Amino acid sequence: VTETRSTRQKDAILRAALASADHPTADMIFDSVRGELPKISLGTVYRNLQRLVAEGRLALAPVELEGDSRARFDPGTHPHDHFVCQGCKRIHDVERGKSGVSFRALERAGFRIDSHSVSVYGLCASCAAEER
Amino acid sequence: VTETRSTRQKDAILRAALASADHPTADMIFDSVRGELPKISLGTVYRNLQRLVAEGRLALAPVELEGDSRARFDPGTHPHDHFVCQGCKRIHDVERGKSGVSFRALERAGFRIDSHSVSVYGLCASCAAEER
DNA sequence: CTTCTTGCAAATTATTTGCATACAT
DNA sequence: ATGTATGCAAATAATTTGCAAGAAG
Repeated sequence: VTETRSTRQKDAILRAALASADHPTADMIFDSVRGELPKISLGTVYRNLQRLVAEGRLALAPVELEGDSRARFDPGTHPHDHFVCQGCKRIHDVERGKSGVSFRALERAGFRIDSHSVSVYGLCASCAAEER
Repeated sequence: VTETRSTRQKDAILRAALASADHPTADMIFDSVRGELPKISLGTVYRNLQRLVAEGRLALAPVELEGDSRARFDPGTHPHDHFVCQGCKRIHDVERGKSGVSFRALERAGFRIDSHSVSVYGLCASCAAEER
């Protein structure tokens, strides 16, 4: 995790990502940073977002809004889950208890759950066997 | 769910998707169908995959392989989850029991679990309230 | 000073679309 | 016959990259 250099652009991008209530896309961050740095380019935003993710300061939100394939950046880097509202298209963070996500708690909070999906990451049996 | 017309191309695409052990991308399906229909175009593959998903004959797998943002198509249209192997990059289907995914069962089967994420879809409290 | 980063523009990648022709019903 | 689907090529969208000039350590 070798840190990259700190620049005005990189700092502003991280601040914008942390400040956004939502889970912004690269171009949303581009727009919100242009006020402060009018000459910043979209390429710089993409490069710094990549670096910030590599450095563990931001995460990529593993969600896909239907018909919108842009990457979403997430200020929360601890393990947590997501609720995607199909009405307002907002992505809400969902904290995890000892026994995982509480669907009951979501419903009690007024969220209407239509479906969910779980993605598990790791090594399958044959790849785990090869790992010495 | 209004059915679209059946064509040689559409049928071959569905057959290829159902036959693939994996969760193929559009261009993988394109390649596997070219043997049978050498003149088929990639546009036709994309159009038919869209139709097949709309008709409920295929699903979009809600997974993202790091550094590969291509859409993955899934022959299984019932609710199920996914295991993404970070070694061989294969996506395995994970069936769901009464109480959700069994992480224990995965581990017993030799899968090494590094992380997981849950995405919940529905309406948030304020959107649910608006729904009359 | 030296190396990393920026801005700009051009390049890539994944996917979509317009249009004339071919095929399914 | 009629309307929808196809193949082809060009268009779009999201993201990446090469390079000369500028800023960071």
